Amino acid sequence: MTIRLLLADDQALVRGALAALLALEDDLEVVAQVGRGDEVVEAARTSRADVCLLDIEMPGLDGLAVAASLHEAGIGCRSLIVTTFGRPGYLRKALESGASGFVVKDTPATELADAVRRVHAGLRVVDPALAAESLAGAANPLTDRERDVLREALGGASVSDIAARVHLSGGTVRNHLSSAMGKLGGSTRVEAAHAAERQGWL
Amino acid sequence: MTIRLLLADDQALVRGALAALLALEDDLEVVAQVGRGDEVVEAARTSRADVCLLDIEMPGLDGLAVAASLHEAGIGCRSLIVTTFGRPGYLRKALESGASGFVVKDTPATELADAVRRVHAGLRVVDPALAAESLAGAANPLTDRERDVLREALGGASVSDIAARVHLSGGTVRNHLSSAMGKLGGSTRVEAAHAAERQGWL
DNA sequence: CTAGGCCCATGACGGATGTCATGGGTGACT
DNA sequence: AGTCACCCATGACATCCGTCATGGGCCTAG
Repeated sequence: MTIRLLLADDQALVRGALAALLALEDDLEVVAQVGRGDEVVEAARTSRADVCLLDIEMPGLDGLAVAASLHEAGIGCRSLIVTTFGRPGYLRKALESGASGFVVKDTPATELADAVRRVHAGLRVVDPALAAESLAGAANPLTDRERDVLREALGGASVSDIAARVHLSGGTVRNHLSSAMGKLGGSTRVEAAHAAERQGWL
Repeated sequence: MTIRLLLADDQALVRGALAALLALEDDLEVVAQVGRGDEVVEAARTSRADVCLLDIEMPGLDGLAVAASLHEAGIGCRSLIVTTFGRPGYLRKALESGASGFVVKDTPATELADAVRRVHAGLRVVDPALAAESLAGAANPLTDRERDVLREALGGASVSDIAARVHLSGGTVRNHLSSAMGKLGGSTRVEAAHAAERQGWL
């Protein structure tokens, strides 16, 4: 009895390489590969996958959102997040979304197969260092609007640009930004926005 | 007679996966793996590698810089850049650094082995789409100082912060920024900095 | 030698930005 | 009913930022 896997990663090379890596294990079988987040649920259903390996950054749909969709879909398919960025906030969001595991891409290759098996067995798999960081770090202190304006501020847009995109007055945008900067401890919108992103709070 | 390969990528999982993928080919053999740029030349020498697969973003030393070092070292080791970002400027810099190939990480996995063989045979391997973009796009129009200040501006630092880090007067920093913004077509230092980064000009 | 490009710096000006005080509206919880 | 947090908005103020003009020093190409 083999474990049926689905791989979701936007980089075809990484996807293929992971497939090759996992195919070395006798009890694992890659039954589907997709490069977009919005194709995962469909593919998981038709391929009857047991475990989905999900990258976070994908076109179409966020890996974390995919995990939530899979959870809701009610297929018996568990999800394991495999991502580049070990942002504390991502872990929290992943587990809230119903993901069963969270692995960073710089963990040794030999541990991946074990992680997959543990997830399939119904256990939770979490990067220990990241878990500690996540417990230590506080929860997201930002309000919805603060997140909105910070997201727009990331690219260096001016206040009026942001205001136009969020349909707010310029003054209101500056208030939200100022408030966010107070919480995040930066002296510039962009600094604050980057700080928020590093925490996975965007 | 097999082709001896060295893999350099900071993400252990990707490194291992690529190793598994390439090990499927009979004529290829992975003889070394490193996770830092500054360990490549040493490892290439002792392992007598024929071809190095280099990621660009690595701690210690830039993949492009590694390619240059390998070229200068005079070992018979060619380098193939394997990277996430298809910035036009990266291709140019890679070829100037003496790299023999440039592959983006979202090319199909099946093509990687061929790329390696072509590089080993002394041929140049370039992503066609990227080559076209690189030919169309102009060369880096930024001066040294403009690059310096833009690099610092990326994170959203204030003018005085940048001035302190680059050991310049605040006014001079603003002049360089203004000049760069004129060339890059943004209305904010951060916009301009991001534009420059997208082109691989930083 | 001269022209041109890059570098550094200063001063000035208008507009953008960050901060603060203030006020009104909503919904949640006690 | 009252409190509190969040939302939106406005006005005012000091500072920061982007732009422009100007000038001097350095180097290279003509």
